[in-house]
Amino acid sequence: MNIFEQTICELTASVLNSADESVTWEPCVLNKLVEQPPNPEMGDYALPCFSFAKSIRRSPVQIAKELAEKLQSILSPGSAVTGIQAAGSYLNFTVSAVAMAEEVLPDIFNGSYFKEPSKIALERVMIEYSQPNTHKGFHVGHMRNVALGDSLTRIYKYNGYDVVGVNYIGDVGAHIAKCLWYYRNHNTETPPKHFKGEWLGKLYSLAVKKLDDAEGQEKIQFQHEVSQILQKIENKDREFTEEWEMTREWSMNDFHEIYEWLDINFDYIFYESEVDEEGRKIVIEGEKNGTFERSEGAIGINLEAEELGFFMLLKSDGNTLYATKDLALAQRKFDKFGVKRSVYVVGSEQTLHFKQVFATLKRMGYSQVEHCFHLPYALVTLPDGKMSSREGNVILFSQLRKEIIESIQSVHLLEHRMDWTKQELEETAQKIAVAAIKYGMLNQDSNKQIVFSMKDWLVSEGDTGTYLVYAYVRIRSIGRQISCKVNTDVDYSLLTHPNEKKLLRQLLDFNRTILICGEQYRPSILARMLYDFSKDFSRAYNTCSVKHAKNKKLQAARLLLFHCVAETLLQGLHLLGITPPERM
RNA sequence: GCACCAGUAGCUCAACUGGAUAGAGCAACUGACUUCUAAUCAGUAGGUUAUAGGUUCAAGUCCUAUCUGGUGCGCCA
Repeated sequence: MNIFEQTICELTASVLNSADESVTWEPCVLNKLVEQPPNPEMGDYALPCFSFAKSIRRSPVQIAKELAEKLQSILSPGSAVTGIQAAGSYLNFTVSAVAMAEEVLPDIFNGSYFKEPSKIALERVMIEYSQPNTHKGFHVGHMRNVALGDSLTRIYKYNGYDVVGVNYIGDVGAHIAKCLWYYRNHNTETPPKHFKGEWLGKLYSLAVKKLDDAEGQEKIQFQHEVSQILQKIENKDREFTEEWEMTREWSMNDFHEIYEWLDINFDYIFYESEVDEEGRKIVIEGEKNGTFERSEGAIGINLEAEELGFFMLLKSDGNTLYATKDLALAQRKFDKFGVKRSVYVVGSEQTLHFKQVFATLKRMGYSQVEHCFHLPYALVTLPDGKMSSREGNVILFSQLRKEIIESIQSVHLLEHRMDWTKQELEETAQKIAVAAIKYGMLNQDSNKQIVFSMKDWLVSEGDTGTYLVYAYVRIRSIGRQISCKVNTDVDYSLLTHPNEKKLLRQLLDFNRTILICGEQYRPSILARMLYDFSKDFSRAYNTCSVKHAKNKKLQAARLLLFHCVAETLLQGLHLLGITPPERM
């Protein structure tokens, strides 16, 4: 509740309570009803009167009218609330722009506004995301996960949580055996110098193809060879372990390079290979004490009571499954990291799996499971269907990155190539590309499918990440051209333009929006808000010139406002994982 | 077959979780560059919110059924 909502709710509550003593309205209850009118001319805050109708026993329209009259009569002349009007069943309040400006601009200028949410120290939250498999290419579908998880991590940190952002690398399993089988027996190429992991991904899909295409005796032979490799890796055969470690490193190098380019930092990295044994022990122990049961040679848990069927935990050959490892991983998160809340950013195709994992953990006695949350997101698909590393029909992340960079450089940065350093040109292209990619992944709700088409990602107009960083750059450019320094000793009453007021309102609501984003696990709300904010700025930029302001006083006030817009935009972009360039 | 997710302008998406006249971007059309960098702005046009019922002061939003697309459903991850 900000100062204006507080005033509105307290005033209204006092009038309501004096009119009818049978019911007491608390200001905080009223605050939950407060909305924003559909257009700014109607007012800044709206209070629907439907819920008062029951106790007052009059129509909402009548109540709104009466409340408006009474409120107007008790309004003090110097109040921040300058207007109260009834409009149908709504009560609309207008707040003066000066009061808004005085409330928010100084705090943004000195930076305290952005530290406000983190003042309350909240519980430890672990956010697990990315989870790429080694020996497979990192494709654009993986990017959606990374953008979501990273943004969520930043939002939770901003909101005051003790966040541990973690990665969980899939470095064991049959896909690796297949890849190494092909690498040893059929590969003729020498590994490239760069993107060796991507190259392994190519070998993997070739391996799958070769295995699928083989027939008769040859097929049996191939399958035997692959399973032998899998066994040798599991038995820690020295020769194969070395090869596994070497190729795993190739993939990890690829991943690290991508994360660095994207400015993604994990606090901790788990590997499937390190929870493999732990998982097996948990399951075997669980079977002994009766939590789990043996069925058709395998071990699992009957979750019929939860309507989740039978959940397999260990294969009949004694080998571990994804589920096996997830149990061990969860145990580590709870026991070693003391996690109170645990978020899994994983594709929606695994919704059932996580319901089963959580139900199993609950049966094992982990009460923390109440605070485990699977954040699902829909797939990034190709126009002709699902992307699959197995089949090799993927758009690699490196390809998207390359094409976006080339597009930015050739279409827009060409004009600067004579007067900017090579380094600035490259860094600028990189920052814009990151903005375009991350914003593109975050600006729509995570449960909506994205059909990937390269040409859509090369667009730099309209509702794009480029638009947001462009807005930021415009403001910074103003600052460079005005000789006076930004300061808060300005006449706030000069910011009277509707476009200026819209910006003030955005600034006022910024922290609350981020709080909602976190609690709802939806960075898309932030992305959308920042787009609207940038749009409001662009309008103000075209109507409220700083350079050509009528006088120095107005110039100073606008300079402060736009400076605060830039600072807020910077914070918001940062929470999406985006760092804008200073010029472009 | 069962379960989950989605269906809103020609296309891609919003709609503060049940509230006022359903909003943006792209594409189309009209207008604004000796500029605070046009990667922008102003405007026009575009809708029976998949369909049919229901719940209530109020439904794109909740309930039921149907249709369409996607994703899962015991030895993959």
